[in-house]
Amino acid sequence: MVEIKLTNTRTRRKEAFVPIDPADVRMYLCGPTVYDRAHLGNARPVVVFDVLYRLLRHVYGSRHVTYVRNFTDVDDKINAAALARKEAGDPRSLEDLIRARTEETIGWYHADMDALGALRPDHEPRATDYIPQMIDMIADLIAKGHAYEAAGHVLFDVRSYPAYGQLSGRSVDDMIAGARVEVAPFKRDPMDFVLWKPSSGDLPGWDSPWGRGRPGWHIECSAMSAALLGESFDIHGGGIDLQFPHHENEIAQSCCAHPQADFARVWLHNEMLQVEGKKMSKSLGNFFTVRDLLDQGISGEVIRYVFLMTHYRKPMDWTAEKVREAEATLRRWRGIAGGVTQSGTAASEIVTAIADDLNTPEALAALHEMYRSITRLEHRIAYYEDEFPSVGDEIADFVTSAQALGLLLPEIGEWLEIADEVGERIMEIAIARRDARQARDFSTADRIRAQLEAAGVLIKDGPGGAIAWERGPNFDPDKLDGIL
RNA sequence: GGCGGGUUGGCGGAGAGGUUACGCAGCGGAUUGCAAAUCCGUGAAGACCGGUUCGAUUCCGGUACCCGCCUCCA
Repeated sequence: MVEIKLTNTRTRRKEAFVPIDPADVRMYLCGPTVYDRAHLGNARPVVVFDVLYRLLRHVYGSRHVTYVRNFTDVDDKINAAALARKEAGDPRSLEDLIRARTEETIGWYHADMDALGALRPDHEPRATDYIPQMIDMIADLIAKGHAYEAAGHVLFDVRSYPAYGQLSGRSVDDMIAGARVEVAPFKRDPMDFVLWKPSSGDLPGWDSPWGRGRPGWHIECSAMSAALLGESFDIHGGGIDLQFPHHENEIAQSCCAHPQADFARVWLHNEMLQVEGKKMSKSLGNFFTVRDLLDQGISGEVIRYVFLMTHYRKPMDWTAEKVREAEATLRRWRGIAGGVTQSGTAASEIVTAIADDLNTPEALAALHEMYRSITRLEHRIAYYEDEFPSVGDEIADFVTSAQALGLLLPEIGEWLEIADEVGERIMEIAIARRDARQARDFSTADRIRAQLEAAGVLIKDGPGGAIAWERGPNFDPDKLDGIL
């Protein structure tokens, strides 16, 4: 069996991964707060974890992996978005507006992450469906002396958990020293955080032993992971910015509520995304969503490839140059993968690279080498004809290897596809051009080539009058009319 | 102030204490009516200063610079 190694934030080391139960490997990823379109930074952990999910399924079997990614649908930003609509004159109730907003955002999220070729998790729990579990957990924490009620809030008592700060490598005293937080007067310690807070009448709320209110930010993940994966599970991840306070607080809650359990054994954090060397932010004007890129004609597969070019634990810079490179590479790859339908075997170099702490750049390098060995063979076959065997098996293995990274999947290939009917039409034109070339009527041949290019079809002449073409960046089938 | 990460060839980006990463771009060649595509070949590196070592870009220490988190944030 392939040995998987992962860098565990908790121990700060790369460790061999040993599942609690190989028959049910369990992982949890902190998902989005559903108040708006997913921005590009939201997509990075989704792609990283998709690669991990595919790897685990490959190694342990697809029925032996459980992947949970939550939707946070209770949050002040959601309330604000709904309130803004109400103030803009929307007649619906605030509850309806919130529901509509979260439903809509989840739909967007699914569409955008599907476009990146990310598999849907096995469970996508919504926070609002787990309020009773959160209330139970909070009550349990109070009973165990780790939380207290004050001024209508319930707060976690960080001093009651000596290991607090271990994940992020900081002590409570250090944090207080450098803190820029406003300290609520009812807190016993400045670092105590909210488990439950009161809701006024115009905000969403649920009845609880502490009055009508809503959960704090961190408790949902503790409650949902316990409900769906158990008190101990294998992998928990998210962006490095979640390391503190979110994950630190999750650990405190879960480990105090379930002192006999491990909670998450391995913590994985991806580094942040930059855009042209700078942090993506609205104020710098370099902020954009996944949908913005898709609408610009950058396919989800290209976006995925750009992500995979950088190891997940390094900051990743999104640049136009990388997009160009990724697109050119995928065009070539899809160019040879086209007609192959047989299934292959993922190359061991690829699986080994991914298993080595998700080393996707190395996996891509191995794919480049596979590609080159195939084109080299194809070249020889084309020139010397039957002296070499078919490369069908090699291509099938290449495609299967790429699919281990979530690339070259049929469902994200539409950006290069051409409808059969249109393909026949192009073939007709290309044959006419070949005939003109063979008659040495180069002005006609060049005219046809230029017109095809204008329609976004790139002609690639092969030896001996072989015909090949590719769908270019500005493909427009309407412009094919009247070429002949 | 506290915690953490980074600095590799023109660009992107990995691994490994001693042997070509890989990709893009460039250059030379093949092929081609001409392009494109494709194929073959090829130069180029590891912030700075010390230390360990037969040997370090790779390990250790320091310096400089950059970045992230500490506040909603993937």
